[in-house]
Amino acid sequence: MSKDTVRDKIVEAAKKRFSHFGYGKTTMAEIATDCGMSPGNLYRFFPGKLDIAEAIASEDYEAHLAQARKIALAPGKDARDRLRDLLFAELRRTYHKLEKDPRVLEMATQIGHERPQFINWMLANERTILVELMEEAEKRGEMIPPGDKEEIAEMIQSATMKFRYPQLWSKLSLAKLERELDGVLNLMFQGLCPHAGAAREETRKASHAVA
Amino acid sequence: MSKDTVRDKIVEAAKKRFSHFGYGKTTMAEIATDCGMSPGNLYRFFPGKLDIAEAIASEDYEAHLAQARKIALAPGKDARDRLRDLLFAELRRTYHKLEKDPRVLEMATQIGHERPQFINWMLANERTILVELMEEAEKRGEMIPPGDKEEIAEMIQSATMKFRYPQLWSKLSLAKLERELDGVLNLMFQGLCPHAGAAREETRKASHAVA
DNA sequence: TTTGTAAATAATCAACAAAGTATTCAGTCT
DNA sequence: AGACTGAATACTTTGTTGATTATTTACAAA
Repeated sequence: MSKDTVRDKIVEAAKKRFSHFGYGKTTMAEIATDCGMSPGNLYRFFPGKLDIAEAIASEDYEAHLAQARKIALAPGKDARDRLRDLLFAELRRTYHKLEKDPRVLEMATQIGHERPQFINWMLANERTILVELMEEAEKRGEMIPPGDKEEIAEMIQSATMKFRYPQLWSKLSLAKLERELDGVLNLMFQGLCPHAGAAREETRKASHAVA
Repeated sequence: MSKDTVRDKIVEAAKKRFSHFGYGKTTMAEIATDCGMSPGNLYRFFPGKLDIAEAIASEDYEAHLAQARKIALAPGKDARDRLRDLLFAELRRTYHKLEKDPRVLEMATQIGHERPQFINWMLANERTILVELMEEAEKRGEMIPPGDKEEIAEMIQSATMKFRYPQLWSKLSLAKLERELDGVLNLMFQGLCPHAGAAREETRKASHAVA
């Protein structure tokens, strides 16, 4: 995985320290000695400490993105189910990641606070996937909503904001969050649009069981 | 307005101080002398300082609730428009209230942080209004979504969470927030639910694929 | 008994010094 | 020149102290 370059060695060392002792409790000096170099040299590869954390986070995030894209384009499911699977996967992933250890949460809040641009980058990536999902649906001849796809993706993100960084504002259990996300999706699919009717209910349950 | 009881005198004095100097910068002693009494006596009427702030907030909030209810039940508009008006009114109200002076924001964050129950009370009140809106729609013979109304109200709140305490997490302009709220409402009303006829056909395809 | 006081307590805050740490840079080594 | 060092700098955190201030309580007045 690691390309054996100096930069990667730094990232690896930092990853170990951060996950062991937390972001705040590891010093640049420690990372440096772990790499057999002086603190100053780290700055030839990263502008600052937080950028090392960002590199770790984005490395992890890229892997997640690939998986998310797979879910969004999965064959054998209609757009509705793919969207549902995608959002559920993201909810579960972040929930478990932040639940497991407070060290990850510490890094996440740190980055979220000082690097809003990083968050925006992640959101933009996810919007891209949503757009791809819709384009794929179009290609397959499925029904898709009218209008600018990029904008629709933005609105989907707005409506599901609550489920994207769960424990950063709500302290709800995963079960409760899943129930709510399910409800919000139903709202978007059929809830306030009475004509579509009760026929959907059955398929929703079926696809959910599979996911 | 004030019922001229001691309790109300305290609230009035505190309101002046808080809005003048902020919550943090006014002391219980000051409020007490403004009322011509000793600090200790305040505690015969309120459990603590924050409870005075809560009293002020809830007094203000009750007025807002009445207005919100009027919007939710306004004659001459269908349920869709009433819901839109309601959510826009809440967005604008809180936005302007928090934008205007940092002292209100200070109190809001303070209460929100230490008294989650108060926030829950407000959310519950708003859900009640949403339910009333739907019941009114039913009474008028308008189309309303199927299912438990209380639950639907909860889901509407989930989907519009982002717009309820705007500047507590997003730092978006009011214009942007309004644009997004509009988009989310469109999503819920029609966006991901193409025509009824098409929806039926899509259902057929989906169940085929899943099986 | 009810309404209040004011002194006592405890919790929080502000100021400031002391450490500790991120970041920089002048200079060394290859 | 390019890679790196380690001491110097500047920023941030931590710890401490004294003051402020919220809250309690023992007592007094009506």
